[in-house]
Amino acid sequence: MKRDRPKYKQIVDAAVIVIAENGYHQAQVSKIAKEAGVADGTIYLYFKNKEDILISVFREKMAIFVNNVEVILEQDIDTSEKLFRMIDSHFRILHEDRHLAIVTQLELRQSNKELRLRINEVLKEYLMLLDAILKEGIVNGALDEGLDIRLARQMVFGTIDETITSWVMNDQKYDLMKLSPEVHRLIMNGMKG
Amino acid sequence: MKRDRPKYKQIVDAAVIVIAENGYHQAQVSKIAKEAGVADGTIYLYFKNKEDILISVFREKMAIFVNNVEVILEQDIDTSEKLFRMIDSHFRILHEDRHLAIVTQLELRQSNKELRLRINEVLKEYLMLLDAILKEGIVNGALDEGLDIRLARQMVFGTIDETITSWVMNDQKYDLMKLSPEVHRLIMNGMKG
Amino acid sequence: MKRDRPKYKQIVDAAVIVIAENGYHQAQVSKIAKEAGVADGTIYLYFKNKEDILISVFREKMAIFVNNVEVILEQDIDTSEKLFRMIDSHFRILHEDRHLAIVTQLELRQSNKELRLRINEVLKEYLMLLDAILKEGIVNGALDEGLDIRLARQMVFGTIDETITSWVMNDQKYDLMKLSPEVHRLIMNGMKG
Amino acid sequence: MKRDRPKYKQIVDAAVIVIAENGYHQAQVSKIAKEAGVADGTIYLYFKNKEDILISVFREKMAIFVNNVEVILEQDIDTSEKLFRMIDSHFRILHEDRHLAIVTQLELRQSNKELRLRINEVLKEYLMLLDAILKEGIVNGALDEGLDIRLARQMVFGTIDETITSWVMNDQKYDLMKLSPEVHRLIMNGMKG
DNA sequence: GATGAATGAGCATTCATTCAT
DNA sequence: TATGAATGAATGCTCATTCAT
Repeated sequence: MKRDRPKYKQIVDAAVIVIAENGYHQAQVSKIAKEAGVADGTIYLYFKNKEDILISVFREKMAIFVNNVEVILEQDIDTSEKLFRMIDSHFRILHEDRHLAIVTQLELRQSNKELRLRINEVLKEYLMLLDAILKEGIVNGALDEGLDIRLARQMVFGTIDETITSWVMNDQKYDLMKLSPEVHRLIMNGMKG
Repeated sequence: MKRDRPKYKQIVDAAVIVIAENGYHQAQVSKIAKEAGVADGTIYLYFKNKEDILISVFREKMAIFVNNVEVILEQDIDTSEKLFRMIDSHFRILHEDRHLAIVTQLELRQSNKELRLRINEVLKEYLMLLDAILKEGIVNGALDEGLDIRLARQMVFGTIDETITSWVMNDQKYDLMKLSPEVHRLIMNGMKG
Repeated sequence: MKRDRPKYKQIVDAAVIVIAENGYHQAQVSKIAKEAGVADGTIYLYFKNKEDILISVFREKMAIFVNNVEVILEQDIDTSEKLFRMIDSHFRILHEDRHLAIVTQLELRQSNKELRLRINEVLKEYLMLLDAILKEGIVNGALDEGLDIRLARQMVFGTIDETITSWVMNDQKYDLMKLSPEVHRLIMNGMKG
Repeated sequence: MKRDRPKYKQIVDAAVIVIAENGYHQAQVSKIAKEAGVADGTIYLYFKNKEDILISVFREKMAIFVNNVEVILEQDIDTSEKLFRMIDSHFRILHEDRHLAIVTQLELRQSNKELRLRINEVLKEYLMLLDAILKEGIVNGALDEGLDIRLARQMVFGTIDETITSWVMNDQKYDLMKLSPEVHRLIMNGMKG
């Protein structure tokens, strides 16, 4: 499997660095190849085209978020705590990989509609786990019975996303991690049963 | 003043249509000129360059949002009602101009960092009016005294934005206007004093 | 006659200034119009097209050179002295109008082949007066009987021209007028009978 | 080194032909590429931009002149003979490559000031070799002791240049080579000690 | 005569992708 | 597998000229 060979990961990681440092529109395939230490042509042994690199970046990195939430979902804690850990985990991953934060919050959003639709498919898996937490909360009474799951999910994700984007746009100069409790409180209040 | 001459508005409106129908990267100046019914060169009598067209689109259209909220802010109604009308007005404008919805939620976000920074400056005026509503709410007790204004603003705007983007990405196939009450309720719960 | 109306001269003089200060390729018709204090369209009441302005610049200014040499030619002095006065007069005109020097030595030479051919036609009148001096010199024995007139003219004009161009390219920072005696001596030696 | 690869020379030679046949302002990069038998993009693997092609044309071709004079300078012949061979060599190169003659005498002079300054830098090397011959002549008494080197160089180069330009402008319809003895005689007379 | 808003043809350059080695 | 030289399509902007007023 191509994805298991070392150059695959090398290229994905190079792409994150190149995009973060040069911006989406200045992230040429040749720059990524150079950063990865391979020839331009080698990229095409591992990826179908440039779009495939970008989707792979998103998919590979999104897997980290998904894995974390899967663990959280199985833990024996209440819904509010699960949401807190999800928010906190989300913030932590981007807090610890600042290149990745720039790429997901600013750069990849400059991609064209088609690419963003494909990115959204990858994102869907993450949002379904969020839905699972919310549904669980409704069942066990932690969240408002009449809650519209889709809107609730949009509020949770929209708030998290907007908070991180603001932080990145302010050059990550304050401590993102410190915001999780208040973000959690705002969100919970909105949905509490 | 150039902005008052009829061709200025003609070109801005043409740009919205062309971008919505062809996508940001396929919105060539010549296409915009053709849609506006003027020669390519005429564009440059009214706009410094292509970026200037795009910023003008955003500024001209954002003015509609800003004007609405300015009116709402001065009305003799409580904070919760002001927020409801703001959300409802925001939804209505994009509900009634579907081209504009595509442009603001999907296409203009593909612009490069520099253009987005300039777009953000325009957006700031709108967000400051939102801040004014929130501050008023804290003073008159409608909102939680300890509310972090920046986070609250990010929740309100993030939720609105995410809701509209979802609607646009689903090809505007459900009724956006019907969502305002529930979005308002979610948001208010999160911030209620 | 158009050439006698004041705006004609205004536009020609404006062209010299604009070309000298902005360079040939940055001397747009609209800049010349502005410098002359007329509307763009007015230019076309006096000149057929842009090329016509440039040829007119050359023709009007060349007339000054031609008039001077015509006077010199009729004077009751020997050939060597006539050549000296011609060189000295040529140097003086450009020494006294530095804008014109830049325009004739550097800027107008960037024009296309066709324009330069037309400029050469204007120049021909001047070169024919030079030929007249040389022929007179051969007849009266001041110059070598076997002298090839065309080559001699090319040496005289080539040397004058190259000397002035060097001076302009060195930002006119030494005194051009002081060079006439030595230039005259070099040239005369070459042709002396 | 790029300059040693065959396509480099191919492109430079194609540029000479295209410029000579179409004129400086009609020498589009795509025409040069086509003449050279390469793709447009290939040009940019060998040259930074269009200006770089033009400078390279001048530099590569000027090298031929320089090499010839370097050989002449070292020969065991007197100053007058060295000057003759220089003039004759200069005439011969352009006599044998009529495209090149058009390019150097007419077309490249239409380039903008910046490009001409860079061309002049390349030319300087050639003029310094001419200076060397003149200095040698003064030392060994062949040339006038009081000769102003700068003026003398300007006369020699100005005369050669004007002679060739006249020949090119007359569509090269007479035999340039036959003029070298008389040009040499005129020049030598001017400077003889 | 004088104006100046409108016109529209024309071109250097980038970069994702291929394929011979 | 890996290379990297070669490809070629695609576009924002300028400015000489016109013509309705």
